[in-house]
Amino acid sequence: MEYNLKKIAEESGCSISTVSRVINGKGKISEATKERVMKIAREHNYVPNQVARSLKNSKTNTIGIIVPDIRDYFYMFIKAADSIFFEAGYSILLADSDENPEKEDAYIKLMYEKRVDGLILATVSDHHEALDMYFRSSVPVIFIDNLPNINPAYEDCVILDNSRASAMAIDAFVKEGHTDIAIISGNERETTGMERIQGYIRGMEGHGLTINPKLMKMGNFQELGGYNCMKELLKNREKEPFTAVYVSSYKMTCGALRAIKEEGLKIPKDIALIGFDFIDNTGLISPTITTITQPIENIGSIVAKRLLTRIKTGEETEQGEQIKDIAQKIILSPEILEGESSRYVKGE
Amino acid sequence: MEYNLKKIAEESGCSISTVSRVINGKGKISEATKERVMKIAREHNYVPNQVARSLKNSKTNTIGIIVPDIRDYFYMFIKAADSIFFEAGYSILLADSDENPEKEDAYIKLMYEKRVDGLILATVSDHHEALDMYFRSSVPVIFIDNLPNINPAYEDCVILDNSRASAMAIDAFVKEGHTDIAIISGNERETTGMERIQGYIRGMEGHGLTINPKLMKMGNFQELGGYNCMKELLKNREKEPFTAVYVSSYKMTCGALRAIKEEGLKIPKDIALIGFDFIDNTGLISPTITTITQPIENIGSIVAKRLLTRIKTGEETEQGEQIKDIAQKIILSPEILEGESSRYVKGE
DNA sequence: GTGAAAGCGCTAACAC
DNA sequence: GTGTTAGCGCTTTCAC
Repeated sequence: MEYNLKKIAEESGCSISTVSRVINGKGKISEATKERVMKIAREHNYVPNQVARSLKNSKTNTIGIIVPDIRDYFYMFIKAADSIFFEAGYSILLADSDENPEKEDAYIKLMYEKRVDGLILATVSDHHEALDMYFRSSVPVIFIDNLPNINPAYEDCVILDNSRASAMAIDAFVKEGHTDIAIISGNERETTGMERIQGYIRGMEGHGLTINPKLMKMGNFQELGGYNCMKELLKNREKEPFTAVYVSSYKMTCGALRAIKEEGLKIPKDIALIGFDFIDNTGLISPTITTITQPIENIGSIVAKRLLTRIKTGEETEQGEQIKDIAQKIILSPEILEGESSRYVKGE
Repeated sequence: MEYNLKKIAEESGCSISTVSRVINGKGKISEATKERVMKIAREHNYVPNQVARSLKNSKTNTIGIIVPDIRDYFYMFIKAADSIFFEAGYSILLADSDENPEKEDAYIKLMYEKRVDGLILATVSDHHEALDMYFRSSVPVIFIDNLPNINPAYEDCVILDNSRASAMAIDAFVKEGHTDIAIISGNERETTGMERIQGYIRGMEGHGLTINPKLMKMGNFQELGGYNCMKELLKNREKEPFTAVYVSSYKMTCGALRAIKEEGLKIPKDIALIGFDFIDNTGLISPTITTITQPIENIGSIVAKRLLTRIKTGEETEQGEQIKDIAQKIILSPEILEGESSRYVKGE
């Protein structure tokens, strides 16, 4: 049914390799045979089989991307990366791990079995044996968002300066006159969570402010976590007063806002807030929300380019023993979009 | 470097086929050899090569998905589909065509070359020769969002009842007392655009309202299109008055809202508005925006299930001559989320 | 229970 | 310029 090189060869009366050369435009072929072959190929709608090519070349021209949740902002990352990869002739095998370490693990294995030429991983896990197969055979892996706890030789990543992100939020609050600043942060097990907490502490200390552990709530980066943490902070507000809260992820920001609204409190009059990755496309949200943002599209294109470089280098060195010298951490600066929500409003 | 069946066979002293059987758990194998083989496989971190399997089996366990823009709401579609496909052992080859017909075309070909087992396509194009290769070899293709102009035998799709969507918007406006209702619609060349216009006309006529062509603006589904159309409507407002506008896509809704805000007009007092797929996760937008929505997560899981069925059927029939009888259009109902933006406010 | 052999569709080294 | 051949890693039929 499907035409292949062999059939074209038979029909055109030349050998398979000649047909292959014509199709790929390689080597010297007489115009006559070239045309004859092309004509037959066209007539029978020949389409090269990349699976066979991949097997032969040990190269699939496919990049694996695994993210915990395609929503929020990762899709912007993927879009930027896709555009680079398309130019370079690569396509994307995408997986949404659903914040589930087991699922993530399964995808890591699956993508290796499918022989992706490289992997981009935003992990939610703290055990990463499955990655060993990549490291062993030097299939490049680049981490985004979270940097897992692995052999530093493989710490190739493009991540945000999370500590700085938090410090920027604290700075903005302090500039307004806030001194009692709460934080709703994510899971400490993930580097994104831990670093954002560290940045908070450092930021507070940098301004000579005392840190009240009761004002530090650990969410799980989910909407509900943000909501619950905010509720708790508000409940204890008499005992542990605060005028401002920094919420360190998008989903948690949504949750926190919901909790505040539910309590009938006004931003920034009753509580000032700085969110994370909270971009308002509509311009309709009032008050405008001050937010830390990561340059996610940049991250997408930087990761994509970096991965392509790694792939090319690997091909050139043939023996990939030198990965150690190649791994590099690329750390990008966050930005802050100042809005009305972080203002300090005096009086009750 | 990489271990394969052959090496395991050599090391274990049995044949390649035996090793294959052990790895796949097929056929009768003595416990002794089974354990011997498994031990060696484990020791050397054997990972089966799916590329080779795919070549042999003519099946990649991969589904192609092409969307014009992963943003907006398609990512929700992908998430829902991914979850179904994962269960079934399929992974997703994702492409963002960037609203670009040429790029879309390239991806359609590429995915065929990579031998995806099925394709989900949200097309922006009006020529679809590239799809012929799928139809010829009966690789199932399911359309979402837009239904292209093709042989009805291949019109397999899961789409929104776009006409009904518009009619629902008109109904909501009329119920409030609006009679001068403008529409900002998308490209007429795409079925989504055309049907939403038809629904508007039908809806207006159904209420005995006269249709003023000057109040019908054609955007291109983009933010800027929505913005420009809204600007134009507002400019001619003296000559062609209207109290309400229905904007028939998410991005155009954003643009229209921006234009209204820029002119310093109030919703719904100066202009009432109904948007499309305009979901406010934050609950912070005021006034709340009335919007038509499509059940995009449903679409994702329905398409995925449907595609898996098509794939299975194709495998069973072996000869795919019966596709005609299989193609089916699944048309889903839109919903309307009523907010404040569509109210009728009397007086100037 | 196990092995030999053919073949999926392609590329590339080597011959002529 | 063109053909022959081996082989990528796997599955599966057919023998024994």
